[in-house]
Amino acid sequence: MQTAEIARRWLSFFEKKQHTVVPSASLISEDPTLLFTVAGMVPFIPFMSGLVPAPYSRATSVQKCVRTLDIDEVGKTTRHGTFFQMNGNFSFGDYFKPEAIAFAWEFLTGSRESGCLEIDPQLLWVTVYQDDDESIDLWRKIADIPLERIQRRGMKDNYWSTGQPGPAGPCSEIYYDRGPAYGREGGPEADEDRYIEIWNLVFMQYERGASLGGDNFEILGELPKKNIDTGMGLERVAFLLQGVENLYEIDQVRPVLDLAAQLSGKTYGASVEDDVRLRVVADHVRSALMLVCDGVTPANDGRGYVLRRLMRRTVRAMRLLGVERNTFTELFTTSKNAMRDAYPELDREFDRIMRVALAEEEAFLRTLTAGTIVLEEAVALASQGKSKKISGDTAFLLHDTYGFPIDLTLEIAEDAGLSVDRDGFKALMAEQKDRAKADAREKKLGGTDLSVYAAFRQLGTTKFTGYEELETSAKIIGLISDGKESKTAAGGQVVEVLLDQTSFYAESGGQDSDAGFIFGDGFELEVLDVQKPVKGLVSHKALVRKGEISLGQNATTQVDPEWRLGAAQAHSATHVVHAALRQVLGPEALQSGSYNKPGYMRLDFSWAQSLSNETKTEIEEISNQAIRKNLAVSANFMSIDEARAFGAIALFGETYDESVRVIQIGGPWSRELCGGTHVSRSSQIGVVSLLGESSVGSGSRRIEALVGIEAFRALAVERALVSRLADLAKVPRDSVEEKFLAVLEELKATQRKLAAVQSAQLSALAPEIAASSRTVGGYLFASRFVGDIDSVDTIRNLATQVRDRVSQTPTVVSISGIVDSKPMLVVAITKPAEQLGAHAGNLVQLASSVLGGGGGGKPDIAQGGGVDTAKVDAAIQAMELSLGA
RNA sequence: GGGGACUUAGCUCAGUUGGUAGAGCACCUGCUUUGCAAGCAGGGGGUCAGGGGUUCGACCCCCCUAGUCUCCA
Repeated sequence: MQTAEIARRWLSFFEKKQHTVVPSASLISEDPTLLFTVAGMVPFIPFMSGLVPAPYSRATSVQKCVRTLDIDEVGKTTRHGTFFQMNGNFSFGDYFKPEAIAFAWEFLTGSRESGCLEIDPQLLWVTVYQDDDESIDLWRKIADIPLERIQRRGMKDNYWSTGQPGPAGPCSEIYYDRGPAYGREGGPEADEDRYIEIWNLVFMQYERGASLGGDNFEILGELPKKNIDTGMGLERVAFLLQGVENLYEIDQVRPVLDLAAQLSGKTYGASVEDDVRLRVVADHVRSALMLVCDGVTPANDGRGYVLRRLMRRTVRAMRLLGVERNTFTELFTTSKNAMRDAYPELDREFDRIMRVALAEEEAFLRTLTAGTIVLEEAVALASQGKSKKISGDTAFLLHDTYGFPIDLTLEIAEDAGLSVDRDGFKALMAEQKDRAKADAREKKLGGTDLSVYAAFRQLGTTKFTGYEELETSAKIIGLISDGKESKTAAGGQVVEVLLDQTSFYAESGGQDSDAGFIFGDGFELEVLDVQKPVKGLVSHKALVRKGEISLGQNATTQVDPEWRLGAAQAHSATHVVHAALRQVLGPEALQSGSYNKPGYMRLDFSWAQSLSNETKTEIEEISNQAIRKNLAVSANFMSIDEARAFGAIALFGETYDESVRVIQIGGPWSRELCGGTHVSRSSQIGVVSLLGESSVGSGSRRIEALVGIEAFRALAVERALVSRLADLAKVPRDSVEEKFLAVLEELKATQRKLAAVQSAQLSALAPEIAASSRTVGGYLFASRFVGDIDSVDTIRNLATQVRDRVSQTPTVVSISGIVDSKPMLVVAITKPAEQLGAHAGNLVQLASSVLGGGGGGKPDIAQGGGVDTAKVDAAIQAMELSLGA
């Protein structure tokens, strides 16, 4: 049975059991503490924990997941994949154990005609938590499973919790027996390779407390609402039903494995090592494909780094298989074709996916080339050495600094007949991991506790009236002070205010929160910040300026109209600049984040190169043209599918509700999903003035601009600057640049001329100085103090010129002068003098120590200096004495 | 978030306990030739990423900032 068919049967089975079918959430988890959606239940966590009321009592989904914790196990076992799909059915305070067990049993063993899987019941085993007799009874009663195929297991295996205080409960797992060929008899307790876990049923019924060490924790009591969370591993069931050996051989993965084998000329099944590599390619390509499709791009940290690692490991595995040329085009196309049935968006997004993939393949190729050069040097060095061994340091340097994979190092070293100090490498690797972990521990912030909001969220959502009006009558439904519920707040206190409705815009979608006041009978609050701590609930952080407030009072929210106008200008400007950017650069330039507040906007977008000045000017011009055209700005609510068909830009990493708001500027010119506040016509933006553009990491750029009156003021400041420059240069404004260039040119020419004149003057001195040499000891000594001079270079030039004139005689030349009011000295000696034992460096050291400084150089020429200008004569005498001795 | 490396002429890069910044290619001029990366001679071009510090003196050592590459979390 095809994988997509199992998924379809799953959803329709549970739909018939009154479950709401929920589409798979993005791999980019909404929960900021999670890198990815790592399990099927992740999108339902807020409902499970009671933070947000569940919109349905029963739900089912086929959730795409990425988990890379066991990345090194990929390809080696039958069941570790970095990408997998989890089929889940969920109950939020609705049905519990009997129904969950009955549904699972029916879906697994029911007939195929009725839409089930028709697995032989004899092959199924179950495990339950050791004390959970209730579940054992249910399995006996519902499924008639003999007691010998039901095993009790401890907390480690069959008790679910998040590791934190919160919901917890026993679970029951269903295993599939692959038969005696795969291992020992005796159920999952005996052999988890023969007995494969296919389904985990979690019975969330208790509230757990803090950890008691190890896997133990205290049970605080029963949950008010019991939940069911189950997950059936789609890939595992698929490989069992398709009669293949592991999840890399199922219909959604195998084509890539076969292609990799074909490209490398290897036969799958011929070599254990090559088989692992082929499976790694098959697994990683699929994960990378799905991640890019959901909007992840390769980067040096976070999600992007996980993606980069998957892609680079793919290239590495292909290299180890003997393929050096680029293969991403074929690999990704094949993977897409294998997955398109389940994920039609892959076809829609494929152009973009390929651009991202190919750019990363090229980038890694450059890295590999650079690393190969370093490695070849290391190999050459080690070949000459005695131990024929590449040190752990070198291997680690290649890996850590040059990104050259360790197994390629091993392979190449082996080919050259060298060994590699693997233990040394591992030790350095462990050190690096410890460093990063120690840091993570240090920085770890106490997870923000949102439970205080849960009670308020149960009462309903905060209605936002700010699209229509700036002032709204509301009722105070909650006060939170220092993270705790409160009944009142007095003057001078900062308090969080929860209202039934509000005209204040909470920070979201990149737009800063509104500023303003909340008034009421005898009180006045200044709003400092507005946030949505929980979806649907708005919290106003405010300072009580006058009077005191208490729960249940009426209040009027009053947004500062100036602030709101500025915010609307900035947010509309962000859309305008985004549209201009895409018009100039093409649709690849997609916004990846933004921030705007009155007077200022910032837009991060995916783009590899820096923008030229011309491009920036063009973007600015198009933006301001759009403003000038006085385009109409409209906001409409529609379904997400309608919006997509409409061509509206949805941003990755943002989550949207069923009904979305589409902002249009000039009709199709700019269409984006957005919840922000906007002006009603583009001309109200006023002016957009780009501040500049910069990098925020590989493949991502940031553009910043001033908006409205702020933009005008900044331009006025620059205009004033140009005026001052024109006044100073005494030229018309439009000639300032020309004048500036001319002055620079002239300055340079003058400096050059001065240097030439000075050096000519000094050169003229050279014959005279050469002629003035006196006999000191066995040498001729030519010395001159030249007074104030521009630089030590000039002194050195003179010294070498003098030396050139007397190169046949054993002469010591000493030229001294004052540079920056410090005495400087150069000593140059001829070859004959050097042969007699004189050493310029030693002489300079001697002399400059007298000057209160130091110096040195080579035997034939050296320079030095000091601080005491009065001691120049004494320094020269010291040299003479030393030469005479 | 924590490490490592790199940034030198238009381009690709050298620069060795801190002592006059170089090469190849490109460019300009002249000669020679006018055949596929032509030869010869000469020449221009550098705030050694930016800022601070140590030193008589910093491309070099130390600190900060920016950019690029890379590993780990």
